[in-house]
Amino acid sequence: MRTRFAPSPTGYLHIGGVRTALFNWLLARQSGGQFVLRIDDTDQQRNVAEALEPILEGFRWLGMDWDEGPGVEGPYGPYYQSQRGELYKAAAAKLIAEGHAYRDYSTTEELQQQRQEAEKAGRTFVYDRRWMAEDDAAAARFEAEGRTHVVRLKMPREGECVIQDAVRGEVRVQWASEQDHVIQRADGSCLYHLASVVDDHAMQITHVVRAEEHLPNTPRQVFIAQSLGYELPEYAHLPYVAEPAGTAKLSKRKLAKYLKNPEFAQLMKHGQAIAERSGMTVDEATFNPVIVDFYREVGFLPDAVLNYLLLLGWSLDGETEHFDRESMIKLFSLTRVNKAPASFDPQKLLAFQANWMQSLERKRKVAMVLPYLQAADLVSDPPPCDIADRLGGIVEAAGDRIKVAGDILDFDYMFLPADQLEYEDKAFQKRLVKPAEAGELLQKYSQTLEDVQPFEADSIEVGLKQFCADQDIKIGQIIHALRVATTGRAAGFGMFETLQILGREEVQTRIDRALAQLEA
RNA sequence: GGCCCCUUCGUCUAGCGGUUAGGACACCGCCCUUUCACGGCGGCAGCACGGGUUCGAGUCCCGUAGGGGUCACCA
Repeated sequence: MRTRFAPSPTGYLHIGGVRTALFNWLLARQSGGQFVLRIDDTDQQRNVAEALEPILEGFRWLGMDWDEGPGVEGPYGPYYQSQRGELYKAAAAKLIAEGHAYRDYSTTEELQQQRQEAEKAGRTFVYDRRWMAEDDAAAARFEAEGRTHVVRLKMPREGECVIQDAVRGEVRVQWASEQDHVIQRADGSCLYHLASVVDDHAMQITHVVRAEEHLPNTPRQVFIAQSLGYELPEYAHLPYVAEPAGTAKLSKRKLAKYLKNPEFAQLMKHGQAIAERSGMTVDEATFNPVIVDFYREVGFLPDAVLNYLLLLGWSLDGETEHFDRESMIKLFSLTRVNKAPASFDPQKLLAFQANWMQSLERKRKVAMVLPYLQAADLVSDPPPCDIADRLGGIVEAAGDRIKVAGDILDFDYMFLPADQLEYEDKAFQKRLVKPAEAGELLQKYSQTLEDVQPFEADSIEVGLKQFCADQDIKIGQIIHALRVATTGRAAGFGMFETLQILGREEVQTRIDRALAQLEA
């Protein structure tokens, strides 16, 4: 089984495209076949390399490796359509020679006029082939008038095209409803549909798995393939990924609209907050949840993104939700792909991410999180030698509060020097200012810290409880004040773990500073 | 507008003639708890509509409605 994904170099990798690529990749991997990346740049003139790089980078990040294509090449290269022009021209010439295509000398204006007339009269436009040249004599005659030609398919005008589609079953289209599509421009360059069919054949693609917007294009491709004597590939037209809370196709262009959706906006804000706090420079044009770069930059796990995308339009049994690479390769099948579009749900994606993050081993989490701290200047680069232990403790204590790696910045207060700690206003008022005894309690408690041996969560807890018993107070009367004093926040992970990680001295420093602040 | 595709909780989906229509996310309660999360338990909520076929239809057929895709010398 040989499958392909054929991106055009646009400078970004769309999340819907990833889903299509994923299905292709899975098919190739499970069958032991090849996954081919072919670059559709027949229309692009400049900076292909530059516009392609983010796409390849996306694939690398997701771990979807390609067997043939840019960088790896392979036996059916080149893999850039811009370099395969001669193949297409030869195919066009063959189609003409065998009467499946013709040179057409009409002008765009003439055709447009005919189209309009037809529309006015309420009938569907059928080109009368007035300027069709089927032999050189006719061609010479038209050329004498100073006309130039394109090459058009001589499409059948009766009968029907029956497409066997792996997800849709049989799709029937009347040939008569098809136009004589152009396959070669006046300048000799060839168009996508010809190129695509020629390449799929030349590259021995066995399964054409693509988004459903290509379904209406399929009859003309079938015609080309059959006229050229090719064996047809298996077709599978996937439903597209729809916009959040909507049914229209997800598009990069409609970002402003999606931002009106609260869940989408929340994901976007989440990402922006991370970008801002880390001081990372992000590309505004691509930093949004429609494009994969976003997920890499804020610290999603590729496995989580893939797992979510897999279930967007495919299911195993309606129960199983968790798929790692191995199991998705093993269990994926086109027969269980849905027909209806599935809308992109930011919350569910985040839920998958949270899930995958929970089961990630500590070491890997530490590694993921470190670059964000360094970008934010909270940890030096290279990091101090005790960083693994310290970060390990924090990551462990934070647990599932770190949903994406960038969330580590929620705990920036663990890294800040005491004098840079900022107190949340509301929390400071509620927990330190308002309860009259808070300051005094903290002061007394701080003194007992000397006796906590060792300075670890368990013994700290014992110490604090003893303190409460001695003072005849409930733990709630001091612990909130203690949290605000040492972290500046109303909420965070376990208090005792927090204190342990900060260390005795730092805790005392922070308490002193909070008390000073309270005086002022 | 022509052609084509699609239609089960708000969302992702299971279901392939007989089910109390199942699961997940989200949401709402309760429990756990030093906060915030996590977790546990429970709840809300769906077969677009109308005709057939059948003893019996979410499931099969035909319409209707709605949604969407596509109609380039773009890919």
